[in-house]
Amino acid sequence: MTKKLGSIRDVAKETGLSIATISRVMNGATNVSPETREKVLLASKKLNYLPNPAARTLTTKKTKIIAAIIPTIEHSVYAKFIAGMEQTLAKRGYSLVFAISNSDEEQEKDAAEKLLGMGAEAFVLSGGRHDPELIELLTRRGVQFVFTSIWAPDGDVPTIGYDNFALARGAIHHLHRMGHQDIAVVHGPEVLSDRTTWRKRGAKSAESAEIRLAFFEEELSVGGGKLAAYSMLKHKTKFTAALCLSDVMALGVYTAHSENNLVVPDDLSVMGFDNLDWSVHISPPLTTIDLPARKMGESAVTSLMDYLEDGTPIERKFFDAKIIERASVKKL
Amino acid sequence: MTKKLGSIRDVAKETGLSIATISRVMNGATNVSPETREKVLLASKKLNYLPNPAARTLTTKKTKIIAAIIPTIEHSVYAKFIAGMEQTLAKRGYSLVFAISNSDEEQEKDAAEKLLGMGAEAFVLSGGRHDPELIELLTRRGVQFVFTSIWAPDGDVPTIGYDNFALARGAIHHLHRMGHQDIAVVHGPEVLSDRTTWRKRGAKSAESAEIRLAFFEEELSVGGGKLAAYSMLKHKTKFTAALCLSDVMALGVYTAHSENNLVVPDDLSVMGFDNLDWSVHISPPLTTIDLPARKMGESAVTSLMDYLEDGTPIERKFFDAKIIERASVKKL
DNA sequence: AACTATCATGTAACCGGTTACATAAGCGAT
DNA sequence: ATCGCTTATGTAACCGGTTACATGATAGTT
Repeated sequence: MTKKLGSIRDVAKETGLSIATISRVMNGATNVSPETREKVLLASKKLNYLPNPAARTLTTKKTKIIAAIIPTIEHSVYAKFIAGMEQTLAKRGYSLVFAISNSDEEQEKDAAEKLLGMGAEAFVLSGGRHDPELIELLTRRGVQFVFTSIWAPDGDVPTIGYDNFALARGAIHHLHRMGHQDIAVVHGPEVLSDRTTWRKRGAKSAESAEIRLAFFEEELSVGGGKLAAYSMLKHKTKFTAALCLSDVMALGVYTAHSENNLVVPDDLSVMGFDNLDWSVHISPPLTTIDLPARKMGESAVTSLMDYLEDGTPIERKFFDAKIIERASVKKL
Repeated sequence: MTKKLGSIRDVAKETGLSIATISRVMNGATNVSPETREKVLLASKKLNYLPNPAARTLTTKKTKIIAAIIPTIEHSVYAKFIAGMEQTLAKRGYSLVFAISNSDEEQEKDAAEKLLGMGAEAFVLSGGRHDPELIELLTRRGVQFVFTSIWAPDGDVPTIGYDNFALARGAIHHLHRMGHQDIAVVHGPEVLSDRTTWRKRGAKSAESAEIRLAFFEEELSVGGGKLAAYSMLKHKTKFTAALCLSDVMALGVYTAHSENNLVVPDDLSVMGFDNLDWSVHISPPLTTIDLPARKMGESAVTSLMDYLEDGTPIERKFFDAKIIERASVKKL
């Protein structure tokens, strides 16, 4: 089925011009006479000619491919992140290739090798914890990369993200301002992501005589949130609020409560993290933290493209994330 | 920052071998002595050598890149679909590049041109409605492609998907078996996708003296579902069930009802379409249709890889999708 | 009329691999 | 000892572009 495509030399023969001129036309060089341009374009159509990207890359050394490795795509925060990257890249003629690491450093490294072998010119990585071999590989090859979804004021690699520590700390303070003192913190496994680690630490940093926390770890899913809620209900402390470090788990807490005829927020205030699409539509609407995932994606790839084109150094970037107050948190 | 990378000739010089031998080692050819192989591998490490993908592609004419164009990624059905494709491709050393079309034929065509210019060897398209120029472009260049998420028994292009018509028809029949006769069908805009068209037609085909339908079109979102529910409530007919052609809209119907102190399924039975993750966790759990998006993705790219490697012709594939009965539909 | 700047186009080297074909060495069979 | 086969390696052409440099034509300047 694959048909033979015309090459630049075919077009040159057809038009009686040299390949250099054809190349000029295809690249929109200005010093080509209008008639010549016309003739070349016509012949190109006729011969079904499109410049071969591999040949072009071979000399220019530019692939215009940027790679992203993400832990999972089945979480709308990442979906937004990817959408932001893809659309920003597309506007400037770049393409996104990506791979899913399943939060596994080994898989991430393998994926990076494959993407590098495809010609990726720069990488967007998630979080700040990676196989040292991966970092070394990218550094050795001189491939620029950034860490996203996290914020670190220093370190060799630029981070483009939000401050998980401060956000979680802020969330606890928010609950405290609403009158809560015994707060359950529901979260997923730390091994999967250093974002979780930072969020936990941030929450922990807010502990005081007036603010007492207990941590419940379960799988990062609705089911996991449900399990955590059951543990919470059995706990000796009567919690008045739960901070879920992901909306998905908050939904599980809702479910567990409705299964037990308990009412959010009367029996328990619930706060989430992520502001997923549906969080405003469940009942009661979930108080949560809106993460600027799309913007973060846009920003990460814009920095990388600027770097690739002009060598603009990549700056660390910090995005603010706002608490969205809704009905799931009750003022005591 | 980009460092000069070693080329195959550098490695040849370093080892005193010819470039042909280096190439053989890099490609795992068998007829190389173990000592030579060792020496080459060592020198490669030392010189920081990795074969240049563009140069390789230039001669082999294989990029191992498969492209997918999807309407949106911010819908977990597509996220699953993409995840299925990516992971299946990765296992065989292929990569996925993709673009988002926003359900716009123009954008889809532009994206395809870009992806083609990147070296995509085959395409996965969503649905069966596309710019004729796009189809012509792919055909002219001899690039294989498939349509997904739909099912058509004939036509030139293989479809890999499920039968939206039959599924919607089956859903209506299911509701009828549960005793419902006045059914509202809630759906998104048809212009965005021919899946919607097929689903609407399938529902329509089930109409009879005993089964009376009314269609409510709104934006494909939770908010849209809510609006549709409000229209439904104002409608002269008292509907006992709503079939939402997407779970997302079903959630909107739930919200509208709880805002009006109406109870699902007592006041209205609700059925969805897609079986999104959270559909089992909302209350009441949503009866819906489970779409095999991940499998579909796996299957589509497997067919394409087989075609690219052995010329295996691509067969149309049909996936069954099951109704998942949960508490949101009440037997009358 | 001679000189020069400008513009359109051509020439040819080069990018970094793969691979068909050639060659040489080693070994067993006759 | 000779022949033929196998195996490891080398030679060189080729893939399809880009681009520095060369060339020739045209127009403007004095």
